[in-house]
Amino acid sequence: MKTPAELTELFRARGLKVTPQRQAIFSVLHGDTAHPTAEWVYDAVSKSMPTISLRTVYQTLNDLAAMGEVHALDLGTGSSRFDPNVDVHHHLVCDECGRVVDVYADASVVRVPGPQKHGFTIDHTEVVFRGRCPECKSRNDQGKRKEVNA
Amino acid sequence: MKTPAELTELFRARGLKVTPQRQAIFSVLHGDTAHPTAEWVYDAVSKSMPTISLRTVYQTLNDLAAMGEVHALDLGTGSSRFDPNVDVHHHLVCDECGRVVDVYADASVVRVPGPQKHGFTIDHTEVVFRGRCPECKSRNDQGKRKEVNA
DNA sequence: CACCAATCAACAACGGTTGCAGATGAGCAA
DNA sequence: TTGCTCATCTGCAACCGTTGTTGATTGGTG
Repeated sequence: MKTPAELTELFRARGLKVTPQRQAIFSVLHGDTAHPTAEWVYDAVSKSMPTISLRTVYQTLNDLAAMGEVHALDLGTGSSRFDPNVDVHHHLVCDECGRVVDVYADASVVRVPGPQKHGFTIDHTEVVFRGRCPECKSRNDQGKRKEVNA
Repeated sequence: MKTPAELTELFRARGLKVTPQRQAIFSVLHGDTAHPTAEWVYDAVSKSMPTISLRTVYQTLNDLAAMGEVHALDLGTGSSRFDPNVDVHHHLVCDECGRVVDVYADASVVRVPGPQKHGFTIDHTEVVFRGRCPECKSRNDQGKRKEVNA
Protein backbone atom coordinates (compact mmCIF):
# COMPACT_ATOMS: atom_id res chain seq x y z
CA MET A 1 0.00 0.00 0.00
CA LYS A 2 1.03 3.60 -0.41
CA THR A 3 2.86 5.44 2.36
CA PRO A 4 0.92 7.64 4.75
CA ALA A 5 2.44 10.66 2.97
CA GLU A 6 1.23 9.43 -0.42
CA LEU A 7 -2.23 8.69 0.96
CA THR A 8 -2.32 12.19 2.43
CA GLU A 9 -1.64 13.57 -1.05
CA LEU A 10 -4.28 11.29 -2.55
CA PHE A 11 -6.93 12.34 -0.06
CA ARG A 12 -6.14 16.02 -0.59
CA ALA A 13 -6.23 15.55 -4.36
CA ARG A 14 -9.69 14.04 -3.99
CA GLY A 15 -10.84 16.95 -1.86
CA LEU A 16 -10.99 14.79 1.26
CA LYS A 17 -9.62 16.29 4.42
CA VAL A 18 -6.66 14.75 6.13
CA THR A 19 -7.54 14.53 9.77
CA PRO A 20 -5.33 13.23 12.58
CA GLN A 21 -7.66 10.22 12.83
CA ARG A 22 -7.13 9.33 9.20
CA GLN A 23 -3.40 9.77 9.46
CA ALA A 24 -3.34 7.48 12.45
CA ILE A 25 -5.23 4.87 10.45
CA PHE A 26 -2.85 5.26 7.51
CA SER A 27 0.14 4.57 9.68
CA VAL A 28 -1.44 1.57 11.37
CA LEU A 29 -2.22 0.04 7.99
CA HIS A 30 1.13 0.84 6.43
CA GLY A 31 3.22 -2.28 6.30
CA ASP A 32 0.57 -4.38 8.03
CA THR A 33 0.37 -7.96 6.76
CA ALA A 34 -2.11 -9.34 9.30
CA HIS A 35 -5.28 -8.50 7.31
CA PRO A 36 -6.86 -6.64 10.22
CA THR A 37 -10.56 -6.26 10.87
CA ALA A 38 -12.06 -2.82 11.45
CA GLU A 39 -12.17 -3.60 15.15
CA TRP A 40 -8.49 -4.51 15.16
CA VAL A 41 -7.57 -1.23 13.45
CA TYR A 42 -9.78 0.58 15.94
CA ASP A 43 -7.98 -1.01 18.88
CA ALA A 44 -4.58 -0.24 17.39
CA VAL A 45 -5.40 3.40 16.67
CA SER A 46 -7.09 3.80 20.05
CA LYS A 47 -3.73 3.20 21.74
CA SER A 48 -2.45 6.55 20.52
CA MET A 49 -5.82 8.26 20.04
CA PRO A 50 -8.28 7.04 22.65
CA THR A 51 -11.13 9.25 21.50
CA ILE A 52 -11.44 7.92 17.95
CA SER A 53 -14.73 6.20 17.18
CA LEU A 54 -15.19 2.85 15.54
CA ARG A 55 -17.48 4.59 13.07
CA THR A 56 -14.63 6.78 11.85
CA VAL A 57 -12.43 3.75 11.34
CA TYR A 58 -15.10 2.09 9.20
CA GLN A 59 -15.54 5.31 7.27
CA THR A 60 -11.88 5.66 6.46
CA LEU A 61 -11.41 2.00 5.63
CA ASN A 62 -14.34 2.20 3.26
CA ASP A 63 -12.93 5.35 1.68
CA LEU A 64 -9.61 3.60 1.18
CA ALA A 65 -11.36 0.57 -0.29
CA ALA A 66 -13.37 2.75 -2.65
CA MET A 67 -10.12 4.35 -3.81
CA GLY A 68 -8.60 0.92 -4.32
CA GLU A 69 -5.87 1.54 -1.75
CA VAL A 70 -6.92 -1.44 0.35
CA HIS A 71 -9.04 -4.47 -0.47
CA ALA A 72 -11.94 -5.65 1.67
CA LEU A 73 -11.86 -9.42 2.05
CA ASP A 74 -14.66 -11.71 3.13
CA LEU A 75 -13.04 -15.00 4.03
CA GLY A 76 -15.83 -16.36 6.15
CA THR A 77 -14.08 -15.45 9.40
CA GLY A 78 -17.04 -13.46 10.71
CA SER A 79 -16.02 -9.93 9.83
CA SER A 80 -14.42 -8.24 6.82
CA ARG A 81 -10.68 -8.13 6.68
CA PHE A 82 -8.86 -5.21 5.14
CA ASP A 83 -5.82 -5.96 3.05
CA PRO A 84 -3.32 -3.15 2.47
CA ASN A 85 -1.61 -5.34 -0.10
CA VAL A 86 -3.28 -4.45 -3.38
CA ASP A 87 -0.96 -6.47 -5.61
CA VAL A 88 -2.50 -9.48 -7.32
CA HIS A 89 -2.24 -12.30 -4.81
CA HIS A 90 -4.18 -14.98 -3.00
CA HIS A 91 -4.70 -16.11 0.58
CA LEU A 92 -3.93 -18.91 2.95
CA VAL A 93 -6.45 -19.07 5.80
CA CYS A 94 -6.31 -20.96 9.08
CA ASP A 95 -9.78 -22.44 9.57
CA GLU A 96 -9.25 -22.52 13.29
CA CYS A 97 -7.98 -19.09 14.33
CA GLY A 98 -8.74 -17.15 11.17
CA ARG A 99 -5.16 -16.12 10.54
CA VAL A 100 -4.57 -15.00 6.95
CA VAL A 101 -1.31 -14.85 5.03
CA ASP A 102 -0.65 -13.65 1.51
CA VAL A 103 0.26 -16.10 -1.21
CA TYR A 104 1.74 -15.27 -4.56
CA ALA A 105 0.72 -18.03 -6.90
CA ASP A 106 -0.27 -18.06 -10.54
CA ALA A 107 -4.02 -18.65 -10.67
CA SER A 108 -4.28 -18.19 -14.41
CA VAL A 109 -3.64 -21.91 -14.79
CA VAL A 110 -7.13 -22.70 -13.46
CA ARG A 111 -9.70 -22.03 -16.12
CA VAL A 112 -13.42 -22.47 -16.35
CA PRO A 113 -14.15 -24.93 -19.14
CA GLY A 114 -16.09 -23.01 -21.79
CA PRO A 115 -19.33 -25.00 -21.57
CA GLN A 116 -19.49 -24.26 -17.83
CA LYS A 117 -19.25 -20.52 -18.20
CA HIS A 118 -22.99 -20.07 -18.66
CA GLY A 119 -22.27 -16.89 -20.55
CA PHE A 120 -20.49 -15.24 -17.62
CA THR A 121 -17.66 -12.79 -18.17
CA ILE A 122 -14.92 -13.61 -15.69
CA ASP A 123 -13.11 -10.61 -14.25
CA HIS A 124 -10.78 -12.28 -11.82
CA THR A 125 -10.02 -15.48 -9.99
CA GLU A 126 -9.64 -15.75 -6.23
CA VAL A 127 -7.93 -18.69 -4.67
CA VAL A 128 -8.27 -19.44 -0.98
CA PHE A 129 -6.09 -22.16 0.50
CA ARG A 130 -7.60 -23.43 3.74
CA GLY A 131 -5.93 -25.39 6.48
CA ARG A 132 -4.25 -24.99 9.87
CA CYS A 133 -1.49 -22.69 10.95
CA PRO A 134 1.43 -24.17 12.91
CA GLU A 135 0.19 -22.64 16.18
CA CYS A 136 -3.24 -24.23 15.91
CA LYS A 137 -1.72 -27.53 14.85
CA SER A 138 0.46 -27.75 17.96
CA ARG A 139 -2.43 -26.63 20.16
CA ASN A 140 -4.51 -29.47 18.68
CA ASP A 141 -1.76 -31.99 19.23
CA GLN A 142 -1.68 -31.08 22.91
CA GLY A 143 -5.45 -31.44 23.06
CA LYS A 144 -5.24 -34.86 21.48
CA ARG A 145 -2.60 -36.04 23.90
CA LYS A 146 -4.73 -34.87 26.78
CA GLU A 147 -7.75 -36.75 25.45
CA VAL A 148 -5.71 -39.89 25.06
CA ASN A 149 -4.32 -39.59 28.56
CA ALA A 150 -7.67 -38.81 30.13
CA MET B 1 -26.86 -34.46 -2.28
CA LYS B 2 -28.62 -37.53 -0.96
CA THR B 3 -32.30 -38.09 -1.64
CA PRO B 4 -34.88 -37.09 0.96
CA ALA B 5 -35.34 -40.81 1.69
CA GLU B 6 -31.63 -41.30 2.30
CA LEU B 7 -31.46 -38.23 4.51
CA THR B 8 -34.40 -39.57 6.48
CA GLU B 9 -32.43 -42.76 7.12
CA LEU B 10 -29.36 -40.77 8.07
CA PHE B 11 -31.23 -38.62 10.56
CA ARG B 12 -32.87 -41.65 12.14
CA ALA B 13 -29.51 -43.43 12.32
CA ARG B 14 -28.14 -40.46 14.21
CA GLY B 15 -31.06 -40.44 16.61
CA LEU B 16 -32.48 -37.26 15.10
CA LYS B 17 -36.20 -37.12 14.59
CA VAL B 18 -37.64 -36.80 11.13
CA THR B 19 -40.25 -34.09 11.30
CA PRO B 20 -42.43 -32.83 8.46
CA GLN B 21 -40.46 -29.58 8.60
CA ARG B 22 -37.21 -31.40 8.01
CA GLN B 23 -38.66 -33.48 5.21
CA ALA B 24 -39.95 -30.37 3.51
CA ILE B 25 -36.49 -28.85 3.70
CA PHE B 26 -34.90 -32.01 2.32
CA SER B 27 -37.13 -31.96 -0.72
CA VAL B 28 -36.59 -28.26 -1.39
CA LEU B 29 -32.83 -28.78 -1.30
CA HIS B 30 -32.83 -31.94 -3.37
CA GLY B 31 -31.71 -31.16 -6.87
CA ASP B 32 -31.36 -27.47 -6.16
CA THR B 33 -28.45 -25.82 -7.96
CA ALA B 34 -29.14 -22.21 -7.03
CA HIS B 35 -27.10 -22.15 -3.80
CA PRO B 36 -30.01 -20.84 -1.74
CA THR B 37 -29.78 -18.75 1.39
CA ALA B 38 -31.62 -19.79 4.56
CA GLU B 39 -34.22 -17.13 3.79
CA TRP B 40 -34.74 -18.52 0.30
CA VAL B 41 -35.25 -22.05 1.65
CA TYR B 42 -37.64 -20.63 4.21
CA ASP B 43 -39.70 -18.92 1.52
CA ALA B 44 -39.77 -22.07 -0.59
CA VAL B 45 -40.83 -24.32 2.27
CA SER B 46 -43.36 -21.77 3.50
CA LYS B 47 -45.32 -22.23 0.28
CA SER B 48 -46.37 -25.71 1.33
CA MET B 49 -45.95 -25.26 5.09
CA PRO B 50 -46.84 -21.70 6.04
CA THR B 51 -46.28 -22.17 9.77
CA ILE B 52 -42.63 -23.20 9.62
CA SER B 53 -40.26 -20.84 11.35
CA LEU B 54 -37.08 -19.39 9.96
CA ARG B 55 -35.38 -20.64 13.10
CA THR B 56 -36.15 -24.23 12.20
CA VAL B 57 -34.78 -23.76 8.71
CA TYR B 58 -31.50 -22.48 10.13
CA GLN B 59 -31.40 -25.36 12.57
CA THR B 60 -31.90 -28.01 9.92
CA LEU B 61 -29.48 -26.43 7.47
CA ASN B 62 -26.86 -26.32 10.21
CA ASP B 63 -27.54 -29.94 11.08
CA LEU B 64 -27.12 -30.93 7.45
CA ALA B 65 -23.91 -28.91 7.22
CA ALA B 66 -22.55 -30.53 10.38
CA MET B 67 -23.26 -33.94 8.85
CA GLY B 68 -21.51 -32.89 5.66
CA GLU B 69 -24.65 -33.29 3.56
CA VAL B 70 -24.58 -29.68 2.42
CA HIS B 71 -21.82 -27.10 2.43
CA ALA B 72 -22.19 -23.61 3.83
CA LEU B 73 -20.58 -21.06 1.53
CA ASP B 74 -19.55 -17.54 2.33
CA LEU B 75 -19.05 -15.80 -0.97
CA GLY B 76 -19.34 -12.26 0.28
CA THR B 77 -22.91 -11.90 -0.92
CA GLY B 78 -24.21 -10.86 2.48
CA SER B 79 -25.60 -14.12 3.77
CA SER B 80 -24.46 -17.73 3.76
CA ARG B 81 -25.36 -19.89 0.82
CA PHE B 82 -26.07 -23.58 1.26
CA ASP B 83 -24.78 -25.90 -1.41
CA PRO B 84 -26.42 -29.33 -1.72
CA ASN B 85 -23.64 -30.30 -4.12
CA VAL B 86 -20.97 -31.82 -1.91
CA ASP B 87 -18.73 -33.07 -4.72
CA VAL B 88 -15.39 -31.32 -5.07
CA HIS B 89 -16.07 -28.27 -7.18
CA HIS B 90 -15.66 -24.52 -7.37
CA HIS B 91 -17.86 -21.49 -7.99
CA LEU B 92 -18.54 -18.78 -10.48
CA VAL B 93 -20.12 -15.73 -8.84
CA CYS B 94 -21.86 -12.74 -10.39
CA ASP B 95 -20.59 -9.71 -8.49
CA GLU B 96 -23.73 -7.82 -9.39
CA CYS B 97 -26.68 -10.08 -8.55
CA GLY B 98 -24.90 -12.68 -6.45
CA ARG B 99 -25.85 -15.58 -8.69
CA VAL B 100 -23.65 -18.64 -8.13
CA VAL B 101 -23.01 -21.54 -10.48
CA ASP B 102 -20.95 -24.66 -9.94
CA VAL B 103 -17.69 -25.12 -11.79
CA TYR B 104 -15.79 -28.35 -12.15
CA ALA B 105 -12.18 -27.39 -12.68
CA ASP B 106 -8.95 -28.92 -11.51
CA ALA B 107 -7.56 -26.66 -8.81
CA SER B 108 -4.69 -28.95 -7.91
CA VAL B 109 -2.62 -27.13 -10.52
CA VAL B 110 -2.39 -24.06 -8.25
CA ARG B 111 0.09 -24.67 -5.50
CA VAL B 112 1.45 -22.60 -2.69
CA PRO B 113 5.20 -22.26 -3.19
CA GLY B 114 6.85 -23.98 -0.22
CA PRO B 115 8.52 -20.91 1.27
CA GLN B 116 5.14 -19.17 1.40
CA LYS B 117 3.42 -21.87 3.40
CA HIS B 118 4.55 -20.49 6.76
CA GLY B 119 4.22 -23.97 8.17
CA PHE B 120 0.50 -24.25 7.35
CA THR B 121 -1.07 -27.58 6.50
CA ILE B 122 -3.34 -27.07 3.53
CA ASP B 123 -6.57 -29.07 3.61
CA HIS B 124 -8.24 -27.83 0.49
CA THR B 125 -8.25 -25.15 -2.15
CA GLU B 126 -11.26 -23.03 -3.03
CA VAL B 127 -11.43 -21.17 -6.28
CA VAL B 128 -13.94 -18.40 -6.84
CA PHE B 129 -14.28 -16.98 -10.33
CA ARG B 130 -15.88 -13.53 -10.19
CA GLY B 131 -17.53 -11.63 -12.96
CA ARG B 132 -20.93 -10.84 -14.48
CA CYS B 133 -23.72 -13.12 -15.50
CA PRO B 134 -25.32 -12.62 -18.93
CA GLU B 135 -28.44 -11.06 -17.40
CA CYS B 136 -26.52 -8.41 -15.50
CA LYS B 137 -24.33 -7.73 -18.52
CA SER B 138 -27.29 -6.99 -20.76
CA ARG B 139 -28.92 -4.90 -18.05
CA ASN B 140 -25.71 -2.88 -17.84
CA ASP B 141 -25.51 -2.44 -21.58
CA GLN B 142 -28.97 -0.92 -21.57
CA GLY B 143 -27.91 1.39 -18.76
CA LYS B 144 -24.86 2.47 -20.71
CA ARG B 145 -26.88 3.19 -23.84
CA LYS B 146 -29.25 5.27 -21.80
CA GLU B 147 -26.35 7.23 -20.29
CA VAL B 148 -24.88 7.86 -23.72
CA ASN B 149 -28.22 9.00 -25.11
CA ALA B 150 -29.01 11.18 -22.12
C1' DC C 1 -9.27 35.07 10.31
C1' DA C 2 -13.90 33.75 9.33
C1' DC C 3 -16.92 30.78 7.06
C1' DC C 4 -19.04 26.51 5.62
C1' DA C 5 -18.81 22.09 4.09
C1' DA C 6 -16.68 18.04 5.73
C1' DT C 7 -15.89 15.35 9.55
C1' DC C 8 -16.45 13.82 14.24
C1' DA C 9 -18.55 10.93 18.22
C1' DA C 10 -22.44 8.89 20.10
C1' DC C 11 -26.39 6.69 19.41
C1' DA C 12 -29.86 3.97 17.22
C1' DA C 13 -31.07 0.99 13.50
C1' DC C 14 -30.19 -2.66 10.42
C1' DG C 15 -29.75 -7.62 8.40
C1' DG C 16 -28.34 -12.12 9.25
C1' DT C 17 -28.01 -15.44 12.69
C1' DT C 18 -28.43 -17.63 17.18
C1' DG C 19 -30.07 -18.31 22.24
C1' DC C 20 -33.93 -18.97 24.99
C1' DA C 21 -38.46 -20.79 27.09
C1' DG C 22 -42.55 -22.67 26.70
C1' DA C 23 -45.62 -25.39 23.58
C1' DT C 24 -45.77 -29.30 20.51
C1' DG C 25 -45.26 -33.71 18.56
C1' DA C 26 -42.17 -37.97 17.00
C1' DG C 27 -41.04 -42.25 18.38
C1' DC C 28 -41.23 -45.87 21.58
C1' DA C 29 -43.14 -49.16 24.92
C1' DA C 30 -46.96 -51.56 26.70
C1' DT D 1 -54.13 -47.52 20.42
C1' DT D 2 -52.65 -44.87 24.29
C1' DG D 3 -49.63 -42.42 26.99
C1' DC D 4 -44.94 -40.88 28.10
C1' DT D 5 -40.83 -38.37 27.37
C1' DC D 6 -37.54 -35.88 25.26
C1' DA D 7 -36.19 -33.79 20.99
C1' DT D 8 -37.89 -30.38 18.19
C1' DC D 9 -40.67 -26.35 16.90
C1' DT D 10 -42.09 -21.63 17.27
C1' DG D 11 -41.82 -16.78 18.42
C1' DC D 12 -39.29 -13.60 20.45
C1' DA D 13 -35.35 -11.25 22.02
C1' DA D 14 -30.50 -10.85 21.84
C1' DC D 15 -26.33 -10.74 19.37
C1' DC D 16 -22.65 -9.20 16.07
C1' DG D 17 -20.71 -6.54 12.48
C1' DT D 18 -21.84 -2.69 10.03
C1' DT D 19 -24.17 1.57 8.55
C1' DG D 20 -27.50 5.69 9.01
C1' DT D 21 -28.45 9.84 11.63
C1' DT D 22 -27.64 13.86 14.39
C1' DG D 23 -25.93 17.80 16.38
C1' DA D 24 -21.30 19.52 17.57
C1' DT D 25 -16.72 20.34 15.89
C1' DT D 26 -12.98 21.13 12.73
C1' DG D 27 -10.01 21.91 8.60
C1' DG D 28 -8.92 24.46 4.49
C1' DT D 29 -10.01 28.15 1.25
C1' DG D 30 -10.61 32.88 0.27
